[in-house]
Amino acid sequence: MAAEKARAGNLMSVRRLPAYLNLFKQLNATGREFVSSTHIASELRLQPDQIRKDLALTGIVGKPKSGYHVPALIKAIEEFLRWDNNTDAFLVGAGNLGSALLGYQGFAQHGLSIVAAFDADPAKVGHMVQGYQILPVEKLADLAKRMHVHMGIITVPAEHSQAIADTMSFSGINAIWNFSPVNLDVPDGVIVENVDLASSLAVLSHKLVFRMIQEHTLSEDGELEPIAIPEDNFERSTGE
Amino acid sequence: MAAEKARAGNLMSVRRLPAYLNLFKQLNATGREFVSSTHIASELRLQPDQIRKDLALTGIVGKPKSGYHVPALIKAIEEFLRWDNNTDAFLVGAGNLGSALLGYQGFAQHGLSIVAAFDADPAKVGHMVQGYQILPVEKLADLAKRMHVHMGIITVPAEHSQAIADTMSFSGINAIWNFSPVNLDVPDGVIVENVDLASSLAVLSHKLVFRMIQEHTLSEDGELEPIAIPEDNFERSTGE
DNA sequence: AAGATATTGTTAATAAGTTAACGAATATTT
DNA sequence: AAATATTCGTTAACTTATTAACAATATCTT
Repeated sequence: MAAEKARAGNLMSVRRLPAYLNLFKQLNATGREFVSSTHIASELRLQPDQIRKDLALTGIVGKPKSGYHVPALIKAIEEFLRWDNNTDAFLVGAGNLGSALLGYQGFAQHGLSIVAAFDADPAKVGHMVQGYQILPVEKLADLAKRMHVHMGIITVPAEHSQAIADTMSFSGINAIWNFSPVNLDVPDGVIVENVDLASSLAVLSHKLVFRMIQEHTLSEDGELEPIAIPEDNFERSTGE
Repeated sequence: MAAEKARAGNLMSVRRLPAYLNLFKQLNATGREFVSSTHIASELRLQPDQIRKDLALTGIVGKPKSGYHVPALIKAIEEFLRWDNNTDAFLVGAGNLGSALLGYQGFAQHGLSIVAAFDADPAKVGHMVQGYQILPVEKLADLAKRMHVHMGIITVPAEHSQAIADTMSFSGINAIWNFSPVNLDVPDGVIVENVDLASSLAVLSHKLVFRMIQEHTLSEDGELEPIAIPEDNFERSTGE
């Protein structure tokens, strides 16, 4: 069984699995039955070695000369991530981002289905958003227990996210997908995964600044000149 | 100057800077002038050592016994990330997620301002979304060059994102914030930062599965029992 | 049927990131 | 004014992740 191999400490590999799954589904759709690590590597611009190591933890084995059996890979990854049977989730915070997530159709194929949406703002309660009727957050605890929901999605403003996390933890929710820029304080046993846009933007900003420093010298007062991209420099970073 | 310290290879530190900045702004609002690494550590649940190392790359120095000067920290981080002067950006893909980003007010304080929004779908072009009039994607190249916009945000479905990235690269945009689950192929010199929700969800799913395996034994057929959270186990993972 | 070849799976080496440790410096206190 | 305690900044150990190398194996070809 694949589950036994599920050790802590290969989170980076786990993080790459969805990309593999994506590719494999595309390949499967075109009828391709076997795929080699070298082919995956060239497609996703990674090292073949890394791919073999990543795929190893799903438990499936490849055949020399042919590669890996694509349908088996798909099945194994989906099982490994439990994306084969649906997990019910509550979403709290029916603002712009919450609404976007509620409307996103792709979660179904990742084993996630949002079954109810909540908001603390009385003005929003009762209204329909993306087909969901917004419920008052006071009802969350009771509903979570009755419906046995174990996953929560937080898309509220920063100042309210800790309170929501408390409510969720108290209601039997033990996995929180947190879209607010706050380091949540949760009881032992509750898992938090953060999606931090500011963090991501910081990396982009920094890379951009770093590249500017690399390619242009600073003028005396420390200001940077805008970069003009030479038109003839339009080449792909990788061949193929 | 802080810029000289901008080396590649401390991306993890860069990733943590926004969280520091956030905290420092809160402290500044309450009138606090100095903060020690130990205090930051207890607040953000990190190691003091790591914080000193992270802050070191902004170039500011702290005073023993007092700590770091909060306004100086804020200024240094904002300069380091160029979040002090605004960067103009184009957004392509006025769907749910794109609309959420267009409506997000918080980007201004991260030095980002979305100046125009595009879509390939003629049905969406011309309509107003979050105060932006949606422009046809054909106009992107010309506008980007004329307005000297260097940053692009991609929130289109996976199948169209590569084409948008191509258009952007060709139009002088050299930093792409990519919200589609695709490994973009871009020319040398163009920077891509990905926000991959599937990846994040995979980690959450896996952590959840892993915890279930840890705390419960598998039943014979490999099915997992749902976890009942003991009510008396409601304790914070860290004190204070 | 036997050799050649492509590809896996594992083990070793390198690099990166995190955690720990410790000397130096500065307020505060007696 | 001297001693003490707190905090910085740097160096070093450790852990984790990535990259590379290599032996084993199955398929294809002649």
